[in-house]
Amino acid sequence: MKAGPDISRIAALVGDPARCNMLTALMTGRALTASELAQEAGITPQTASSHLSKLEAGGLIEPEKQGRHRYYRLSDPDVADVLEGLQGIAARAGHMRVRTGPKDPALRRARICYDHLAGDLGVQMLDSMKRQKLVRQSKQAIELTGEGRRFMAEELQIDADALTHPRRPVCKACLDWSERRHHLAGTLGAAMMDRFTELKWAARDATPGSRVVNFSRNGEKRFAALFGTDQ
Amino acid sequence: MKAGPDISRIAALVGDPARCNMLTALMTGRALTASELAQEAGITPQTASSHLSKLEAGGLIEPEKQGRHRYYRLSDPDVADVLEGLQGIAARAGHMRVRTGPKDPALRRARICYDHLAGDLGVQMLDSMKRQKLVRQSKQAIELTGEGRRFMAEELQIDADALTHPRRPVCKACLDWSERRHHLAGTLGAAMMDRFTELKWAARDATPGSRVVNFSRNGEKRFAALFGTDQ
DNA sequence: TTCATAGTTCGATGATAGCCGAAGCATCGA
DNA sequence: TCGATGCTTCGGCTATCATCGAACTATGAA
Repeated sequence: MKAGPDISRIAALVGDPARCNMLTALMTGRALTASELAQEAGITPQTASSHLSKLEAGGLIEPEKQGRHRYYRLSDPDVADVLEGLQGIAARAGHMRVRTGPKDPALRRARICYDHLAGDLGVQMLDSMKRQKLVRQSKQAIELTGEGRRFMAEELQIDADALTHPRRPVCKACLDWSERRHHLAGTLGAAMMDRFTELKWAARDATPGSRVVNFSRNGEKRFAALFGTDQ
Repeated sequence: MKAGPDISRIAALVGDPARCNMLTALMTGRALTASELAQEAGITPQTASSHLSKLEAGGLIEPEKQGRHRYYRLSDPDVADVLEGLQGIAARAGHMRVRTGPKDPALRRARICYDHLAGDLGVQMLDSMKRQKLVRQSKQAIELTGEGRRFMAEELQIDADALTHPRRPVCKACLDWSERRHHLAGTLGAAMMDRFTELKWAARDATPGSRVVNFSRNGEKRFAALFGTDQ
């Protein structure tokens, strides 16, 4: 029987409808939690967990632990390429399948992640801070630079020395829900979000349970001045 | 459950080890018969038949009927591309699988297909004949031109008019086993092979059951003069 | 015609694997 | 410290599907 379980094993992983739904949901590049993927595939969390470990063992997806969540993303662009190729063949052979549309745009723009800023603006902020050399990042570890301390004191009246906490880091990279990149968590991330609120640059949406963050017109301008894409 | 049987269905086809073995065997571009594919996959012909119809229904392979044989080939280069992509992922994730080596090179070079010449030289001969406008081909139908009739009479002492047969065409395109292209069958193909033998340009290998055709040094030269790649 | 070979169809069998309920960890928030 | 939430593990059920033996069709050879 030739012992040939290699490429077929990978293909079999994609061959299950539930797993395939998960993979196509990940094709946008976003990282999704196990529960979200379960819902996407229309199965219970138990079943999803089993599928996800198989996909991980097969090297198709990679996990990133984030508190009590577990984010999964495609492990490599090549995986997305193969999936697209399969879609091409499937489209030629049969009927096209339309994927689910984009989620609530306000959520993607700016929202609360625990106690800090996430979404498009959150990612943009961390990017800008790295460009301005306010922080140094290596993997998940982020460190405030001397320049960064000055910046926080002068621009946002935040005393970096007061941010140390027994069980929580000052800076932490947090995987973004809507983007596939990181935003800033930790006590600094929380303090900055607090300051934005105090300065009335931004406010959490009034709707109970909503995680949306609304920026005022002035707040948006000030925010862009500090962390705009051209900074 | 979302009703999503599209890309996963294609992937599931590749996901079965037996089918996967067949597909990888076809990745060389060669077309293979159902029995050969069964042997390649290590399964019985019944099982292979079932698999082949599924692969065909999925649009991954295409059949070409050839007498009592049924040749299968990959339906599109895209299919080979996806398979290669899967191999890449599989290679990264686990252990590489080494495929079976190339078959007997003498068989690929020149052999008997029923009663006419096949293999590299057979394909080359038909190509050359088309280039020299000795025959006209449209799909599987091949027709000898006036020029072709003269050529056969002068160069090979073959009377085309004597080749008509109640149940067999004079010219026929026959799918080559080792190449993926056609060579010349029909009564003309048989007559030409007979003439090559009579002229001692070529002879069937002495080994019983062997389909190899050996060309003499002189025969190879004369053959090349008539049907060489530069003709 | 008759026999042999290539391929298919049918039916029964058996193993794989997806699925969920229940229970168990781990982390967060108060 | 306690409850809530996200996720995993375990056990049993069920459906799917690959597999092969047997019988059938079609083509080629004698």
